[in-house]
Amino acid sequence: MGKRASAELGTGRADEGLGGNGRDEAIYRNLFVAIVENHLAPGTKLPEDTLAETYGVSRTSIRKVLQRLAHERLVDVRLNRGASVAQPSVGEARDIFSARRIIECGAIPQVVAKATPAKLDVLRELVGREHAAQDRGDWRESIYLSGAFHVELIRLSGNETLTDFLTQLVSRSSLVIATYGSPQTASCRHSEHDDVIEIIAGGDVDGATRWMDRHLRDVERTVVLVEEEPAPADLKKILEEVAQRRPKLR
Amino acid sequence: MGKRASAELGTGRADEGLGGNGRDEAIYRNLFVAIVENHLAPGTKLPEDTLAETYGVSRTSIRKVLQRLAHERLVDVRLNRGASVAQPSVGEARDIFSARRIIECGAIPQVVAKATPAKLDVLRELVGREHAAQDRGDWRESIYLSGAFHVELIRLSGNETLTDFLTQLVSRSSLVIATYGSPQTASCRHSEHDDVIEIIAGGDVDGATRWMDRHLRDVERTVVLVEEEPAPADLKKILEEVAQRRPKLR
DNA sequence: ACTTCACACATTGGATACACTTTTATATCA
DNA sequence: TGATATAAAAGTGTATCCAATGTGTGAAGT
Repeated sequence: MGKRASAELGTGRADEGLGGNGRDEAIYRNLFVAIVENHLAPGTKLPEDTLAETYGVSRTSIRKVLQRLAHERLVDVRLNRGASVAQPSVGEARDIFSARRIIECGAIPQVVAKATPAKLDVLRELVGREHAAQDRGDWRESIYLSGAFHVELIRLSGNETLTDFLTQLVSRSSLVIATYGSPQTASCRHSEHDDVIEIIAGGDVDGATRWMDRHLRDVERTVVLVEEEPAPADLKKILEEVAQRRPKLR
Repeated sequence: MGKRASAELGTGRADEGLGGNGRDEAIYRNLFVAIVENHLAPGTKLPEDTLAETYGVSRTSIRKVLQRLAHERLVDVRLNRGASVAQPSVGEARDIFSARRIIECGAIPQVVAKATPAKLDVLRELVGREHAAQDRGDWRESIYLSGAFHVELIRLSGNETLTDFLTQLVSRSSLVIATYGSPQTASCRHSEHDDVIEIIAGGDVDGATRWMDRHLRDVERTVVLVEEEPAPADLKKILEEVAQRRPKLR
């Protein structure tokens, strides 16, 4: 496991101001990483008492953490049915990548304006760790660091609100990849991220924007979003139509 | 009070999938509107007991609602100190408007692509209600509807994720206006919103984008973001500096 | 043998109770 | 009078308890 001192996915401004003590935070973090790194597959049930005794706390604290994850759309919580790891629909997946293009491309001008050599070095170090993880075949760490790179890049814009949004989108992207993508093709191509750092260092706003747009479309292409959704809401209508066509079954 | 059947601020996709009972939802809604319409001033304490007996439920439910509002950054929750209506800092305010420009301008192409006469009529109806509220001097309703217009406009893009983000940004904008703006100048100029509908109806992507950018800068200009933050951390330093200049007061 | 109903089990939702922290009020002393 | 320490209060954090809901199994009836 690599160190994650400089850049932690999901440890943004979102922590402050919402009253979490250290223990809750640790539980949240643990679950967050487990979901984002795909140790817990989408759809996995998350029973409250199991988690409660796992972490040695009462269900009250667990419920708080689950609600937070639910609000970040990493888990689904249905009434009287408990929580499970979210399974983004195809439409949701498209929306997520579309939103990422808008936000990440839109923030590029400010990123370029505020980039300093020191900050770019932090990014380079992150890419270095990403490559190392990729070379050793640790695809979980690789995906995690790839996401962290995107978040840290936008963090350079200085806009914490936007960075929080992107953190959410990037985590959900991991779920999309886990649901619709093959693990191999999922992570960004080797040495992709290097390029954009130099483009930004050169102050080329348009170039960086174009790079980001193309890059995100490439990532989206690695997941298969062709199949249509089951559309559970239409189930009743469909069955009624079928009943119409075959009035008396027996 | 005007009807709000067609467009409700804060009633987006965010409700589904996070296990909200009807009663909780009503409480959330009530508090949400109270904050966004500025019936509760920024900084107002929100004690759990008070809210609990107000709505006739236990603190458990109240805490759930407060956590949700905290995650939407409409309330601040500090450890062992309870919740209070959020007071966006100047930096936060800038971030919010900057993020709005990126998201709302960035979504315009898809909005124009997906706009239909029927959907534009819904927007026109919303603007009509906004004007009515403005004419009768109901500035609370006016601000609310102005925000709803921006949200519904972006909803036309079909991107629910992005619409949820914008809903949050628009609600927080209301807090910014309540904190830093004068109520009169806060709402958009009369008949501003009419224009963009026609630009979109004409299919003019660039025009609509430019309109949105200018419009959001205008709105931002109606609030005063010049004063530096009180920075309570610097209080001690300030006092020490004063002490330096006037060593022995008595 | 298959369907249906009913009961038992498991799990979640909500309320109460208790422990701890922060804040305020009061009293004592300089 | 003013400041500080102590004690009471108000309020929050967590655990436990009970009720409500969903799920699964088994018995009874056709």
